[in-house]
Amino acid sequence: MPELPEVETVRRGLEPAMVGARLTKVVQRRPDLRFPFPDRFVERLEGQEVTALGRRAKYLLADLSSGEVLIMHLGMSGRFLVSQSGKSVMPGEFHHEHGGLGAHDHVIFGLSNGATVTYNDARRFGFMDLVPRSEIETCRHFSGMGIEPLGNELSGETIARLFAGKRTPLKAALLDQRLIAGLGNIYVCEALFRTGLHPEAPAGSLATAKGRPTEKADQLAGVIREVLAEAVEAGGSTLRDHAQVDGSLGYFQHSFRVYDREGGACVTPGCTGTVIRLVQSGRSTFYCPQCQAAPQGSARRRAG
DNA sequence: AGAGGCACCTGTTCGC
DNA sequence: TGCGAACAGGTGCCTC
Repeated sequence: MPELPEVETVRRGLEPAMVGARLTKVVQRRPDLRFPFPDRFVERLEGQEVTALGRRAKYLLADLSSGEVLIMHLGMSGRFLVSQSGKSVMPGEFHHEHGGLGAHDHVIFGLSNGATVTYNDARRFGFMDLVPRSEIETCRHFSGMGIEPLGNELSGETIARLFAGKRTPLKAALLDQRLIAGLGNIYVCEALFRTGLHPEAPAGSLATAKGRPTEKADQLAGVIREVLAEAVEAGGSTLRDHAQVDGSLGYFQHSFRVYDREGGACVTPGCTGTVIRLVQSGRSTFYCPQCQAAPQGSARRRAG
């Protein structure tokens, strides 16, 4: 469930349960998720107080009183559930009826305030790591990571600088976490639609020959902020799983204009277009061929 | 450099 | 109803 808005939704849900509480009991039920857990994972966590819970791109960062940071990534199917006194607030969801554990409950945090936080991840593409706070910026997860799309750095100016000269498709450039970190398949499709940009247009077309932002680059920066902010406000998008830590659903999926709407009518007033699905680097892209004009680049010239 | 493909996993949905 | 194929919110590593 994890693009930036879903991770931020999880962060906001976990914050009141975890910050200021001590990890009294940690259960690690397998040696690895996508990667092995770090050495002595449980020992390094138990007894520590969680002093802050932050987010960088799609990563959750729990600061510990030991000076280490617990880094958590949800992969494709990672979910957190908060329950009180060991009882799930959603019996039978992914906890069993008798308060037992589900098949994919991989890590359980027992907290000094009585809350239990369970990490569940069917596909195990998520992972956790422990890194000293002083090494966060340079650690393997964050060195080379792109700008934060809800931060001050995102602007038409920055987009032009990052994309200038690139012939890679806009869709791929926006998904590249080394440039802008936090966007995924859904919000890239939605942002391109709202900006009226074709997903196959070359990324470099958002910069002028002098490297200045085009009008579309400025628009795109605003639209990215807007769509992410709206999604966070809506509690994220719920596709296959709950989005929130109390088991409730996000509802931004009802606001999708193109994502997963192949064959549907374009929502732009007056537009007679139909949403198209195409595959770019192995992933579905949804767009309206009428609102998102075909690129003028060489690829299309060749094809046409 | 950068673009595509596959790999990592399990679960769900769709078509025959 | 069953069964295989395709697909899914991410990313890392390998080719060419």
